[in-house]
Amino acid sequence: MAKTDVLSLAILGTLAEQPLHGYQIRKLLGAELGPFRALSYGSLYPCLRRMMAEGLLTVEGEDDDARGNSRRSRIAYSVTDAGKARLSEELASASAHSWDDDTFDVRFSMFGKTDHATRLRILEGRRTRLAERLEEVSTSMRRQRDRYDAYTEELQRHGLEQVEHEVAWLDQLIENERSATRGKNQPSASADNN
Amino acid sequence: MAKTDVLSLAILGTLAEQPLHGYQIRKLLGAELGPFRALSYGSLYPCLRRMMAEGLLTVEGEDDDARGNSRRSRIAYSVTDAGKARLSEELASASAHSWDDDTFDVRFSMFGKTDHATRLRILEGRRTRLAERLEEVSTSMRRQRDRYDAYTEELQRHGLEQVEHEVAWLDQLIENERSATRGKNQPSASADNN
DNA sequence: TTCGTCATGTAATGGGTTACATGATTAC
DNA sequence: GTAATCATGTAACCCATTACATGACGAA
Repeated sequence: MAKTDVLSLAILGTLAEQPLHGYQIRKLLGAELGPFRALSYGSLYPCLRRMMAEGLLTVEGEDDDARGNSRRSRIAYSVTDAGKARLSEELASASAHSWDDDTFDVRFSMFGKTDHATRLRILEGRRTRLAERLEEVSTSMRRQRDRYDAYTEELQRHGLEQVEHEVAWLDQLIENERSATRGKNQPSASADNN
Repeated sequence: MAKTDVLSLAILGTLAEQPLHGYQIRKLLGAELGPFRALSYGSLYPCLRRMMAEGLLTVEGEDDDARGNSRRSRIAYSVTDAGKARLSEELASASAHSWDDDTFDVRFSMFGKTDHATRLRILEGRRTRLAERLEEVSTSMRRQRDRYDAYTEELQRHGLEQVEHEVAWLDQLIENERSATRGKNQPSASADNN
């Protein structure tokens, strides 16, 4: 039931570390997924509400954090047990749309909160998806050769290249993850300077 | 007035070549920008209507195209003079949001319909925009070092890499475009096999 | 005759951004 | 004191997808 949307997932992940205010969540998420995707209050606050209603979050009592700040009408949210359960459940599950860009990014950024097997599964799922896309696009390009002008083709070529680049990245990550099997289950996303 | 949205722009470009039905437009655009961005009828047909109302498009009489097809309730749209004017106007103009991904892609795919100067301006605008983004993100990453775990940092690193890759691509295109100044104003988007 | 594709369209729905409204607190 | 930032929230709006409704044509 209740398909958790990407935003909820991201919030769950951010709050897993420590309780935060809506304002802080926004800043963190904005920086995390980059100025790539900002996030408006118009979607954030309503989402927090929904999650409260679902029992995934609670508001903390307004305890200070010793930095000598005073308290206003600020609300620190934290994840309930139900929320934690939902998070791991959602990370582990691999539904059809799980490999879309946004979803993958959010999941990936939470790798530190999962186990080796889940990480591997997510990486491989994404890799498969991209490989499919690659296949589709290049077949389509071959089929439609000369139906587009040089610039459009160049654009397609570049798009393909970007996807290929991501596939290579994933391969590297998968290899790292695999070789870590014998070692520890620790985050080892260094990958030199490839 | 009337800020032309990306979809209208894309339609204008597609129809510049030849008159097409809504159905065909969708197929072409879907293949052009890839299965990356499909396009639903729910947005296409209303948009065609709007464009008709604005006088940018007309419907052709149902002449056959000699492939022996019969005619149903199919509507072939083509661009009016006003539409053509709008297209070049819009290609030439460089408003603030012109360098967003979608907009750039659409503009780029229409390079064959513009002149050298416009192409160069669009490429350089996009390059500048990406360079800014690059700068922002890497500063933000340096500033926030250790505020994110290894995986999140890896994700950011990869994002950065993708943008860098696109910048390199643009540089190549700009160079090609520049060196073509002495030659002809022809599309020369070959770029070997970089 | 039935299935796939061509072909057009609308209504419901969903999700998000923008703009607005409000106010406390901190740094200068 | 005043500007910037912290902080929360709502309402209006925009725009796109999804699902639906309809139907002709070509090929198996």
